[in-house]
Amino acid sequence: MPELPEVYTIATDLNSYIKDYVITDLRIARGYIALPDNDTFIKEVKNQKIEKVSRIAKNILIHLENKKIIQIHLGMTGRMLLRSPKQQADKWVRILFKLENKLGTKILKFCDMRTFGKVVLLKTTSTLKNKYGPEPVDENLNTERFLEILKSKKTTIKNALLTQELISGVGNIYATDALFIAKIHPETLTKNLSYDDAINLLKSLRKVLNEGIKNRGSTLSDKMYVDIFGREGKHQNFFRIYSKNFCPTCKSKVVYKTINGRGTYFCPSCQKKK
DNA sequence: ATGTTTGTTCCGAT
DNA sequence: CATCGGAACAAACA
Repeated sequence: MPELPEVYTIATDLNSYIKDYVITDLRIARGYIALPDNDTFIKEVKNQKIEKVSRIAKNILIHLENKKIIQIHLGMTGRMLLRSPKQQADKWVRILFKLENKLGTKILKFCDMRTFGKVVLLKTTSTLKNKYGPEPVDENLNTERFLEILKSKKTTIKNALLTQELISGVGNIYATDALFIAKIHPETLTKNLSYDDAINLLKSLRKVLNEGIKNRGSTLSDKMYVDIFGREGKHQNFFRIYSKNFCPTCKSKVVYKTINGRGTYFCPSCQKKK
């Protein structure tokens, strides 16, 4: 489910609400495998204090006092839920963490319906840092570099935006809306992008991602994304063209088409292919 | 029943 | 050997 705004919301809230708690116990659901393996994971995580929670691309990183890091990728249907000790049964719980400090006890649940997500114990974040391209929200990313990265692959702009090794944090929804705002056809080959296209697209990406953050993410009709308190996001109320039938600008019928395996909405009138 | 779904990885073709 | 596109992973819903 989660793209940069959703993961940002979860990681930021976790940092505020579970920092300085100690993971006094943890349970891994039958059949679920944390990496590198469950025994190692439990041994290294148990009784560790949480120093902070951060984020790289779509990964949540829980930093422990022993300098190990829990990497959590939510895949399509992952959730992190922070509950009180005696609260409701949640669906698809894969790992349950018991957190304690002077203030009391909390339960943190990693849930994942389709299990495309993963939980990995890392020694360092360096491999992760090197794997991803810059995020559009990174102020150090300039138009020249952005365009150069996009043109380094022979593919469509839609596909390039979803390739995390090139540009990270962007997923299908925000890519779709950013291309609409920038008036770029999603099947435009990156080699055909102009400098002006790059200016508009980078600006549009920053706009939709920052709006998404401000609105605490997007929750679709399946309600799969919720924040750590189980609350829905609000950005779905501000989608430009994703899931729409008619263009908000010119009222044309929106085209829905699978591009590089992902459902894509675009306005054939406002987004001409080059 | 068939076609969808916020993501990533890996395999086969070129 | 490098690159790219698409299948596969799995579960729920319309």
